[in-house]
Amino acid sequence: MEKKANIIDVARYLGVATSTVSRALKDHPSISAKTKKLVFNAVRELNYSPNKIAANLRSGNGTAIGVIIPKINSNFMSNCIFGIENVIYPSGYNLIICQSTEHYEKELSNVKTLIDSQVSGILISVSNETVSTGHLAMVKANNIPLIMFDRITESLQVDCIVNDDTRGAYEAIEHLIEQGYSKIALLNGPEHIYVYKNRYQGYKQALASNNLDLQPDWIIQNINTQSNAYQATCLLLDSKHPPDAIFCASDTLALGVLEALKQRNIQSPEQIGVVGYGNDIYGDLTTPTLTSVEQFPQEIGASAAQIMLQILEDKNVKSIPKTISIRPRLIVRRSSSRKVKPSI
Amino acid sequence: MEKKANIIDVARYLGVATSTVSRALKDHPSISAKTKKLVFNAVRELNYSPNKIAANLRSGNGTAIGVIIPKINSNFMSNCIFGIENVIYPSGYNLIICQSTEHYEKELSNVKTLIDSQVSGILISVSNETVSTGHLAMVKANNIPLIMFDRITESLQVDCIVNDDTRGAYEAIEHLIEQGYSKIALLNGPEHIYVYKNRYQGYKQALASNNLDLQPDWIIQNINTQSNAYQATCLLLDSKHPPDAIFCASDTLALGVLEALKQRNIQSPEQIGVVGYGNDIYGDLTTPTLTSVEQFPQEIGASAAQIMLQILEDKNVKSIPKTISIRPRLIVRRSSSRKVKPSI
DNA sequence: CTGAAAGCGCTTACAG
DNA sequence: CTGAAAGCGCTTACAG
Repeated sequence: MEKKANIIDVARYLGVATSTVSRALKDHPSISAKTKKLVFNAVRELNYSPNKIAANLRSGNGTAIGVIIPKINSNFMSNCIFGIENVIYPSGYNLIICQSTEHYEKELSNVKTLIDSQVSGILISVSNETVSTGHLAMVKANNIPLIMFDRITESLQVDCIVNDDTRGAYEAIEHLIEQGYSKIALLNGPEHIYVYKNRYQGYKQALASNNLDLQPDWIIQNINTQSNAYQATCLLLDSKHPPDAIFCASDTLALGVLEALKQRNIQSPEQIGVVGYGNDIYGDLTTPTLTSVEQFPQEIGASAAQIMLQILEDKNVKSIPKTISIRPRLIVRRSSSRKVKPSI
Repeated sequence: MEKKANIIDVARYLGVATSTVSRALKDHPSISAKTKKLVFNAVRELNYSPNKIAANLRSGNGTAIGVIIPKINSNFMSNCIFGIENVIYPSGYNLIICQSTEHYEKELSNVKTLIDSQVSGILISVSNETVSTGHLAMVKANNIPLIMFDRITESLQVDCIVNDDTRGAYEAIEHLIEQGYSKIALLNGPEHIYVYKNRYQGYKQALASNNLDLQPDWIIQNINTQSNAYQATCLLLDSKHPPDAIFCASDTLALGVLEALKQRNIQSPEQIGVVGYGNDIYGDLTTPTLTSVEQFPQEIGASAAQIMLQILEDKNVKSIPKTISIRPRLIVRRSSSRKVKPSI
C-alpha cells in the first residue's frame, strides 16, 4: 500500500517549492495561471488532497464547527441538525456533533473537547440541567464564536435563534377562544426552561388580551411525560371547575391528554379542546387529529448555521448579539375545531 | 485576553522538558509519581489542555470517527446516531457527522472530507443512489477502518451491522398466517436496496414454509411514499382477487394502506390485516394501532460503534469481515390481531 | 527516570 | 511571480 501523497511530493514532482503549491491550491493572485495549471494537474496525477489537520495547526483556522445538543433522537433536534448540516456543508466545515444527554457535566465535557479540537465555532442547545454558564464563558474566552438555539440561557451575551414561543402559545390560545372555549387550562413543562417560561407568558398574555381571568387551578407546571400529563388531565377533569380546553406545551403532553379523554369517553373537540406544541409527526394520526404549533426546526438550525458562517467570514466585525425569533405557525386540526371542522 | 497555555508553558513553569510533561499526562510508566503529581498540578494551575490537532498531526492518531448517513432527520437514523454517540463518547473520540442526503456525489465528497480530516474510522449507511463502491475502496486504501450499518453494499469486504430483515419479514408473515390470513400482499420499497431485497426474501420464505403460493399480483415493488402506498392499496383492493392482508416493508407505506382502508370503510384487522416495518413512534396512535417490526436502531448504532472501537484498539489484528444481524422483534398491535385482540 | 532534538504536513512572513 | 525557512503544538525514538 502506497502512502498518501503530501504537498512535498507534489512540489518535488513539479520541481517547485511547497509554498508555490500551497498558494496555487488556494488560487493565490501572485501565482501565474500557468503554474496553477501545472499544480492542478500534478495534484490529480498524484491523487493529492491537503491534510486538513496540518493546515489547521499551522494556520490556526479550524476545519470544524461543533454542535452540542441534549439528545439527537428527537424529531425536533434531528431536524435542527438537518437544517444546520445543509447550510454548513457547502462551506467546507465539518460538523462535530456532541450530545449532553441532558447532563450538565457531559455538556461541560463536550465544550472542553470541542475547544481542544480547535473548532471554529460552537452551536449549542443547552441541557435541562444547565443553569451555570461558566463553560459557555470558556468558549468566549477562547475566542470561539458561540451561538445558542432553541434551548438558550438568557444571561449570556450571544446570538440566539429561537422559536417565538410566546407568540406560538398566544396564537394557540386565541384560536381556542375563537372556537368558543373560555376555560382554558395549561399543561406546562419545567418552568425554568426558557421555552416553557415563554409559552406560559403567551398563555397569560392571550388570556389577558381577551379579558379572561387567570385560573391558578388550571395551570399545571412541571409536567414532563405523557403519563404525567395523563394524570394531570384526570385531576383537572375531576376538579370542581373543570376546563373546557387544554393547551399543552408539547405534543407529548397532548398525547397524555387525549389518552385521558378517550379513557373517560369525553369527546374532543366537542367537550374539550386540545392544542399541542411542536407539530410532531403523529399529529395527523391521533384521534382526533391534533392541533399543534409548528416550530420549523430546520429553519431554526439553518438560521443558526448561517449566522455562524457570517461571523466566521468577517471575524473582526464585532456586532451586538441579537436574538432571532422564527415565527411559528398554528396547524389547526380536529382536536380544537369546534366551530368549523377542518378537512383533515 | 490571555492566550491558551500550551505544553511549553507547562514545561517552563515546572522547569522540565516538554517530553516529560507529555509523558506524565499519558501516565507513561517511566515517569515518577512525584513528577506526575507536579505536572498535574501545573496543568490545573495554568488551565492547560492538550491541543488535539497538534497531537493528531504528530502521532498520526486521529481524534475523530466519521459517520456518513443518508439523512439524520428520520426516527431510525437519529436513533442509530444516538446509539453510536453513547458508545463513542467515553472513548474520547469526536463524532463527525455527514449527510449524503441520498446522493452519491455528496457521499463521495463526504468520504474525501473525512479522509482529509484524518478520522480514525468511518461508519457508513450508504445512500439510495450508491451502487459504485470506489469511494469506499478509497477508505480502505487509506488504511481507515470502515464499518457499514443498515444500508450496506454487499460487494465489499467490511464489517456490517444490519437488522435481520429476512427474519423480521418472515416473522411478520408467520404472524399473519397464524391470525388466519392467507392471501398476503407485499408492498415493498426499491428492490435494489439491501433491506428491501431481504424483506422480500423473508416474505417469500415464509409463504413457502407455510405452503402458500406466491401470487405475483400481490407483490408490488418500488413503492416509496405514503401516497404511492395508498394508490397501490386501491389497486389491490380493486383487483379480481384482493388480498386479505398487506405486509408493508416500512411503516410509512402502512400509513398509506390504513388511509386507503379507512377511506373505503374496510375494517382492519377484521377484513384486512396490516403489518408495517420499523416500529415508528406513531404505531400506538393510528386507528387501528399498527403491528410492526422493531429494528432496535440504537443497538444497531451501538454495535457498529463497539466494533469500530475494538478495531481501533488492536489495529494489527486483521480479522475476517463479519456481518452482525440484530434480531428484530414483531410488535403485535391491533391492525393484525384478528384472533386475539391485544390490550393495546 | 528525564531531556534534547527531530519531525508530523502544512502556511506564511520575508526576501528576491 | 517564486523560493527558503521558520514554526503551529505536540510526540517519540534516541541518548544518558
